[in-house]
Amino acid sequence: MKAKRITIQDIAEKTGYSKTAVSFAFNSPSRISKKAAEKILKAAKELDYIPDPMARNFSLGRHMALGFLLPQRVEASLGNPYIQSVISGIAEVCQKRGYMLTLIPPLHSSVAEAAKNATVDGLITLGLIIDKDIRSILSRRHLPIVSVDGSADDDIHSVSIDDMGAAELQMRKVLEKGHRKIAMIPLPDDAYAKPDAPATVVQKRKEGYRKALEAYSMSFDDIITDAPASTAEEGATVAARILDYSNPTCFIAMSDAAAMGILDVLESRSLDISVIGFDGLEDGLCKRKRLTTIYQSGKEKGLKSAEILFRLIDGDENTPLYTLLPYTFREGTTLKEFR
Amino acid sequence: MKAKRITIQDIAEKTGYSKTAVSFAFNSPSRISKKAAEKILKAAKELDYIPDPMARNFSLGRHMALGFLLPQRVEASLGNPYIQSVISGIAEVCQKRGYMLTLIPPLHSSVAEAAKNATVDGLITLGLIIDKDIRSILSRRHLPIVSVDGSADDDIHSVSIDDMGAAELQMRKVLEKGHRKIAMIPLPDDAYAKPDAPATVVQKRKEGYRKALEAYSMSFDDIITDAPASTAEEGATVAARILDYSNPTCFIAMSDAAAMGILDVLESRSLDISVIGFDGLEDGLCKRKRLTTIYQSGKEKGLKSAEILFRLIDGDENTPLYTLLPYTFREGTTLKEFR
DNA sequence: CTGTTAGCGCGTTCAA
DNA sequence: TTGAACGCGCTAACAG
Repeated sequence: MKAKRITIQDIAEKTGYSKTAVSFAFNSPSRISKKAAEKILKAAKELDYIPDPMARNFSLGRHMALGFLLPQRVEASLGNPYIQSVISGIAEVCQKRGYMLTLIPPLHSSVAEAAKNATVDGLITLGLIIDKDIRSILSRRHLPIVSVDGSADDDIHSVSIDDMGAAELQMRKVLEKGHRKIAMIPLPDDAYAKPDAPATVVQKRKEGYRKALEAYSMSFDDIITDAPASTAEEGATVAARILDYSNPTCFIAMSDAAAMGILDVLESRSLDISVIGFDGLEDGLCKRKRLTTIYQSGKEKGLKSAEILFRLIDGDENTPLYTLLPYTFREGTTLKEFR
Repeated sequence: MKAKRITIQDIAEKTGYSKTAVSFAFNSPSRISKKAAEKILKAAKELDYIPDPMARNFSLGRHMALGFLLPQRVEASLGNPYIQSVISGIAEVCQKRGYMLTLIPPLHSSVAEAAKNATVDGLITLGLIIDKDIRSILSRRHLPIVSVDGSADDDIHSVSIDDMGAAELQMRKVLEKGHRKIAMIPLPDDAYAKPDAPATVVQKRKEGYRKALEAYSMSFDDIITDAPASTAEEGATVAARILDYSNPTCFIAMSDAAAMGILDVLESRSLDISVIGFDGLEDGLCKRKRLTTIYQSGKEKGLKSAEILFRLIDGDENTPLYTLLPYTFREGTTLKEFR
């Protein structure tokens, strides 16, 4: 029933060579005679032997895998198209280097706990506050990490955009169009963030909004805010509630996903209210009605972060600590002039 | 510079206890005295020690990870929303069991090569023909596998829908609406498939189309076919070409992604031609114009396949070999009566 | 150049 | 509570 595993030892015995010779046959055939290599490989085939990759990696002190720490539960993380595009970018780089990409869900609702057990050569996180619990584990395990959309104000390698500037641009575009009754729907803040956390993406964007408003002698008190939203469903829910007690002329969302939900509500109520999103989803599934948005490339963030992580793994001392990627205003059909 | 790794040995020496005692302190504190456990854990904290997960897994003969073999290159695989939803389903089950999910890109353009090096406890594939190369590796490594949308005619555990029936239904709906000039855009066949392959999803669906056509005294010769497409871009390209040399009244696509591309072309040319898709993407981003489609749940396939894989890993002898999931016709606004 | 011996990596677990 | 063996492959050092 339980066919015992064939090991390097079995091949050695069967062929009369040593384990070393067998290992060489697989890894550096030039190190032994051609005849020996052939004999060994043949025996391996007959006995159905393949070197066990885990034993191999263990011996070599590596994993051949990058890890992506999911910032929230799987349902939320992987359901988010922006996160998916970041993952795609990471995976492309892994593919190029012959690595695997390991998705690591929170363990017992703890990202730190998950990091403790992750069998990977390095980690990438997204929009996550790297608190001291996680830090401690990283240092104990000598695990390099790159943070995407994370706090860029310390000693951790990070990839992000200028969220404050991007948000300021977003708000300014709205104000320039003449809108003054504005409803803003933020993203939820890092679910696992501790009080000792530095500035999050959400906070930076709010600061950008504040600056844009200030230029028009306005403040947060002059705009409508309600609960945060990250999915289309949540966006729709929040927008619907807002419309029940106020009448904004424009919605500002911190994600396209939420913006799409808002659009649905407006459509179903036949309301002609402007909407501007954030992200610029690349899926191209909704070209008919194009969302006006602030574009940033999730895939590019994934690519960059993985490249940086590989440099850290390779021990490159000159790896840049902060990487800023560009963002742009993308004109669509959903942000209209307010007469 | 190179801080040496702290090992269980260091803790043993520092505390005067044995490696065994240290191991127990972490895994079964009850096996040693309370005092010893405390002392050991305290020393571990001081020296910043954490048991190395790879060594641990190696010793325990497991990985705590499921593997997902990407059927094509990353760009194609992870760009596909259907595949993403399958991955989400798998990941949810992994999360529940405290496992990781490892995405495995083809290595040197070979899925078999990738499987050879995968450090996982079991594999899931999607729409892939498990040829004898892969089979051989699986058996050598004693790796259990579950195939989603794969060949369900052998000894491999599989999860799928009745693709022939679903396709027959799809074509019948079109015919019932009165369409007779029909353009069909298939999916590309498994890129890595060998000639010895059993029936693929594409072949099964075509057989379903054939049966539906037959009921109307028609055959494949009566419908328009061109190149296959799996993405929106490809769908648009193929549809555009078809429209250049013929004038169908309805497009049948084997995926919603391709169907969306077709819709874009029709919109840009202001053509009122029917479209029916396949998959039923759940992202809810395009509710305004709802694609008529054959719905199947990618996430459900992911959930089921992972559950089955865990049963195999657990050595459950009664794990069902074939699992069929339901599909339904989902009415939208894009399949119209042909007058 | 070809081949071997011995020890390593790091925790787990059996027998004492 | 512990010493020693184990899991499996890699590789430094050495001998012919």
